[in-house]
Amino acid sequence: MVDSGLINAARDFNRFYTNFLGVLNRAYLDTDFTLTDARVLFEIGSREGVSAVALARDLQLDPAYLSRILKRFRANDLIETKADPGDLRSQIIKVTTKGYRQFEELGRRSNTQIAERFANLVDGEPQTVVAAMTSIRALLDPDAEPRPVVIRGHRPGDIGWIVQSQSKAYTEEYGWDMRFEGLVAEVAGKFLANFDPAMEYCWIAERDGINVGSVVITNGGDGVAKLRLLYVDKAARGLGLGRMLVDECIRFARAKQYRQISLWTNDILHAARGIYLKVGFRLVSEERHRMFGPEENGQTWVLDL
Amino acid sequence: MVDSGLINAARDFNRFYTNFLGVLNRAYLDTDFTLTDARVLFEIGSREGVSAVALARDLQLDPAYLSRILKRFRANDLIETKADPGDLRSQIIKVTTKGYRQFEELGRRSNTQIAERFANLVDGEPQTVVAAMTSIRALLDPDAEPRPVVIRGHRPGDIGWIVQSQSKAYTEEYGWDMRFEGLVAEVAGKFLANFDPAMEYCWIAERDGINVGSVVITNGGDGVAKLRLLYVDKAARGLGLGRMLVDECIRFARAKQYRQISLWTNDILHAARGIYLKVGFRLVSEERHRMFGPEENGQTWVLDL
DNA sequence: GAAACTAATTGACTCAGTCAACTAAAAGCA
DNA sequence: TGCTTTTAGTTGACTGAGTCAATTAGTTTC
Repeated sequence: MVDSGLINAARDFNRFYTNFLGVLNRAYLDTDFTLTDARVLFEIGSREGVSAVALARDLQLDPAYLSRILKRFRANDLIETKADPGDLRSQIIKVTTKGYRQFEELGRRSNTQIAERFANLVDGEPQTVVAAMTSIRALLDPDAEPRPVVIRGHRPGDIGWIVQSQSKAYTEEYGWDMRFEGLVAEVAGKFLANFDPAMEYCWIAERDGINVGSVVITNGGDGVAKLRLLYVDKAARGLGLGRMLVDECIRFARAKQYRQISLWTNDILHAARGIYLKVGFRLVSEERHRMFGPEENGQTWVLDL
Repeated sequence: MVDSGLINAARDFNRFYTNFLGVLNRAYLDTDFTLTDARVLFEIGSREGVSAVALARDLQLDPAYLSRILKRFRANDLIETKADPGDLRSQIIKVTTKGYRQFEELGRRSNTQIAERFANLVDGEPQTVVAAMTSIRALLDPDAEPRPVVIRGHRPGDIGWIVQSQSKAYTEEYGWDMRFEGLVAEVAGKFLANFDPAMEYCWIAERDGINVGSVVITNGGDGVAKLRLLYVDKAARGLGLGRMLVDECIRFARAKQYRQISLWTNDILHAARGIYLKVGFRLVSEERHRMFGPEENGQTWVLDL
């Protein structure tokens, strides 16, 4: 039996969120769409070629009711339907150009509502909210798909994120002290201050608008690219993200005619070391140090391109 | 502007949760209560003696509709109402014994539904879900009580947060470019790398475990304390937080026998300038520069202690 | 090739929720 | 003080979102 305190808290949240969604759904008040209409159109718009049964099942709608909604949409030229050649009873539903515009308009309204709610929050809080939502969904939604990760160049604030997340993670996981954060901040700061877009780059891995990984290539001179600040957040480990980031670096370094990539790491970072080995880096030197508190094995690795 | 990835993720969650709540609310299907009825009865049952307006406001119901629901409840002997002696227009609504039994019955059904959902989860997961729910609610519920701000020393990750939040804010608000983030990261990194706990300090203002403000005192030598990186997040402005942080600095500098506090800022940062003036800083020099893109007026202020 | 099942539609209905108008008490105002 | 404006609650009149049962037509089963 599950703890009743938990259940009460969940009920409490559900009550609150019922209200909250009620407010958000006001967005449709001055359109000729009901919430149900909007849900249906959204589903059709984002899943080209669904069938009515699938819609009814996923949105938990009465088939009769849905049929009427679809009929109206068809009359208003928002959707087109044709029989599924594989099963002539079933139909393939698609939005028309007009329907797509409407779909986008509804999306815009919905976005505005949420943006308004988020606008009252401190920087970082929207990320917290979304992270919490994601974690709820991952556990309560049996068909939650893994969310896609995008890798992109850095934007304002990202360098600060790198400093923050790395120092937090490594102090927690390995007991390093604040000198580590100082080092990261200085490295990151110098990277930005002297940033040379022609030869240097910073990749940020992002999921649902939340940063989950990073890596940086800086110009070490003499045809040597320095790979720095490789990091993958705990919540996104096991997806091969570290490998993808390192691959980006190698591709970039080759394209920029570097002859070698060099990096400094600590052997305690096993996952990273595994990646470096796999892509062909070789260990060239090693030294024990206490730069961040506990004694560690600092290592220099290079990859000839 | 809030990141669109975040907004999409939130919309996604809302769509999912609309469905989820829809399923949960099936609990009332075989009772003679609608979801609205249940919400009303729940609210009356848990807040002895509410008025109809309060109910209508909190549950976002039409007063006419609510009035009819209450009438029905009264007829079914679920509630009793009497005029509020303090305001004869208003009524005090209470559940009867029968109403309370019904209230409990609905609660039980609702609990069962949630318990069923939780039953599919591994141990520890329900706790995660509830923690996530609580954190969403704390941030999105406007009626959640105002959350206290605490000012404390820095911890791992805080310096990165300073870099991130300041650079994000100033690029958005004043169009400064990434060299600003670079400068902040270097200043912050040096502060940490050479941190002298006897003469230096970093204050972080925190609300609900989330950072909302910062300031740093570093030793400039010669009896001069440098005040740096003063920042208050947008959503926490107007609480006098900036002033509190500066006061902390002054108190600290006095205690450490500094003879002067000096700081560099830009006149475009009006709120900060207002604080410096108010606590007695005086402007000693000024120069135009383009360090961060747009032309700005850099200013040096000092306060003799 | 008949029986059982599924996708979609239509007819017929109902009741949850809305809007406007009204009463009565309270609050504001000069 | 009396006048106007606002607020709490109620009622009449309505509508349209959503439900249920029955029907058609295609598909699967054995």
